[in-house]
Amino acid sequence: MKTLEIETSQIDMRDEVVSSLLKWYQENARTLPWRDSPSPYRVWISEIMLQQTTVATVIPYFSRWMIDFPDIKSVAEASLDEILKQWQGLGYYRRAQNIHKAANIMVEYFDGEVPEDKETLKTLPGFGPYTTAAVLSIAFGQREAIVDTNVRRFIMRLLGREGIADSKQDKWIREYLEFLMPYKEMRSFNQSLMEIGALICPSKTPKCLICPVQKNCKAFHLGLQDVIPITKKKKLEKIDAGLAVIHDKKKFYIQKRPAKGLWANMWEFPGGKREERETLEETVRREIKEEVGIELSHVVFFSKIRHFYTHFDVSLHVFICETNDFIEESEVAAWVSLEEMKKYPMPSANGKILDQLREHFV
DNA sequence: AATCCGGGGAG
DNA sequence: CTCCCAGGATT
Repeated sequence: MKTLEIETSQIDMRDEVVSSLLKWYQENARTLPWRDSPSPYRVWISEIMLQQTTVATVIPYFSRWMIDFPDIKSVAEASLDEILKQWQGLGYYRRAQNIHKAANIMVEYFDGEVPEDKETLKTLPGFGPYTTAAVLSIAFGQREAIVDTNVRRFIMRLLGREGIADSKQDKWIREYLEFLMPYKEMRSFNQSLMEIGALICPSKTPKCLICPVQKNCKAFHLGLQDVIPITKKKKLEKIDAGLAVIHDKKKFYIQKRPAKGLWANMWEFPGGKREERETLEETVRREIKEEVGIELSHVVFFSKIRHFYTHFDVSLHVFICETNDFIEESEVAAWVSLEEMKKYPMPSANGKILDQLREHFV
């Protein structure tokens, strides 16, 4: 795994990012039940409930829980059946059992309070790296880095780090957060990271245009916000491809594939697979130069199309392009209208593009 | 390092 | 339908 290198420019932007996040959070934080009087107990329960569970799902469970179990002592005194009944429908029921165990430990050894010491806290059932740091920072204001799925994705995009968003990334992310974190307002700062991940920088369709740290976001500047991070779950290999719809007024350039191999003798728009550290526009310009031998004068993003094959999950990033160079027609190269294109056999992913082009070029 | 553990909601 | 979500424990 790549190691983190703090560049000088990042030191300059640190204070700017931190203050932007805090200001944005102050103005945009959702009012959530656990943010009212955030006692260590309430923060703890909310963090456990929110593991792999959406905010909307948790809200009614949290409210009910706090009515029936207003403090740690009441949790410890309840039976496991009562605890599990409260948890019914939330899933991951080991979480409820861990709360029950931890509450009993807190009552027996810590005067019925949530321990404020990191080394102690992380030994309790259900307190992993994330939850431990979340409780210490949000409930006690300690300077502890939290890395959840929101923070992971947000930081990967902020620094333009490509890769799969899994826990293998956490080492360098924590290292970066150690650098980034302020020494004041840790309660708000850590929550701002998660909040911006949830509201502005979600996995799909990030709202870069209204993002408070847009000017400091490397992914945005490289146009890679839809590429970072790669998701893991699928066994399918994920491929990002840049594809050029080169047109001269209403004629479009397509080319024929070789007689052997994948999609033999089929026609398609030129383009290819994005290489590491390459923006999609760079992919298109490179591929067109390699395949067609010309330079593009205009390259404008048009649409993204996802297509599944047996072993690949391909995201086709389509660019509308123009060129001042001459492209000669041949047996394997043609300039055709959208209507004429119906006669050319094309892979099905290209068919989706045709539908969009027919809408665009009325 | 992989796998298991739930369920609801969005697209 | 698939993907995603304030992860942790176990193997």
